[in-house]
Amino acid sequence: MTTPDTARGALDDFLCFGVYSTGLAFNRLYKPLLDRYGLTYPQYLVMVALARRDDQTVGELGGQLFLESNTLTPLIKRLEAAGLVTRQRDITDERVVRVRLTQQGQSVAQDVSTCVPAELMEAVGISIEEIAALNQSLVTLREKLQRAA
Amino acid sequence: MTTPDTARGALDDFLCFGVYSTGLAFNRLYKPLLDRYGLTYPQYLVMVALARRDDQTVGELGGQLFLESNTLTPLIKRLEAAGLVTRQRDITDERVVRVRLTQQGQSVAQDVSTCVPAELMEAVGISIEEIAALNQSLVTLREKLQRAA
DNA sequence: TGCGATTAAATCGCGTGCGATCTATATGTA
DNA sequence: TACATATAGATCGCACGCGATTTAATCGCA
Repeated sequence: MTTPDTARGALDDFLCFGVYSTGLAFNRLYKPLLDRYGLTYPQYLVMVALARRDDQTVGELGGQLFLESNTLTPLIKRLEAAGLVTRQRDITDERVVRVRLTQQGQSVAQDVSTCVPAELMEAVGISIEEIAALNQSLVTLREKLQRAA
Repeated sequence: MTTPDTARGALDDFLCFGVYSTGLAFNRLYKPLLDRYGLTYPQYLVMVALARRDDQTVGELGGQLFLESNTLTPLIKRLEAAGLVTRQRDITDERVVRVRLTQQGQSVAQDVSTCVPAELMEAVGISIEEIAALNQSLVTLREKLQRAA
């Protein structure tokens, strides 16, 4: 009755693969929801970050998303092209680019901030407590991985 | 003493982001290790899968990695170009492509299968028990997400 | 004040992921 | 056998993620 190695789960003894494959599954779940707003998953994260605190620099957004400007700059330019944010050089420090939600962006950010989270996870079949515990373990793991790298 | 929203962790109340950002951290940890073999992380997964069971079809590999041929075909062609695998149409069903490790590929697969796993995680500061528990939670979550999608 | 060092963002190239489509082969049913 | 259907891979375009480099602005210190 042992499942053969070729079936689902052949790599499931690797924690890195658990994280990797669950990330794929999350993305596939979110995609149809975010498609309605024309957003990709990392774009959605930027919108949520700006909904919580508007007028952030590229570097500040990168600090929260763990991404560099080489990834964020083109991503934010796409949000700008979609009319959701504005990009503007800081007056006092011309090296810095400040990102702000447009009116339309605020509306979208509010929508996506509420459409996705706890209710969806409940529907998936996980309790708030399980979510919190698992997430806490992941954040702790992430910090250890960062420290090791 | 509450951490401001702009600091690290502003998105840390989302489980999806915990998975996403931990995936980034894992990739950054693995990259210098895999660079020595000229492998990317998903290429590494294919090599591990083939080390466990050689001579698999593209579809079988996709079933284990949760990827489709549109991702795997070019990836495997790069492994072939690197001399690590061979690609060959199945004689009895010409639609199927079988992937096999070359001699060099077997050597690399054996190396990477052992260089990365438990010891590294121990060095990161997590016990085998914690790894197993967290991984089990992730696999269960992944299955629920797949069912919901 | 001047000039090297630092910093923030942008640019470029490559390798994924993935939706959409295409090709080729195999299957099933009349 | 013949033809519609199904299946396995392959191809294409786009958006990340990231190493490496570049550009522009600021800082630091003599």
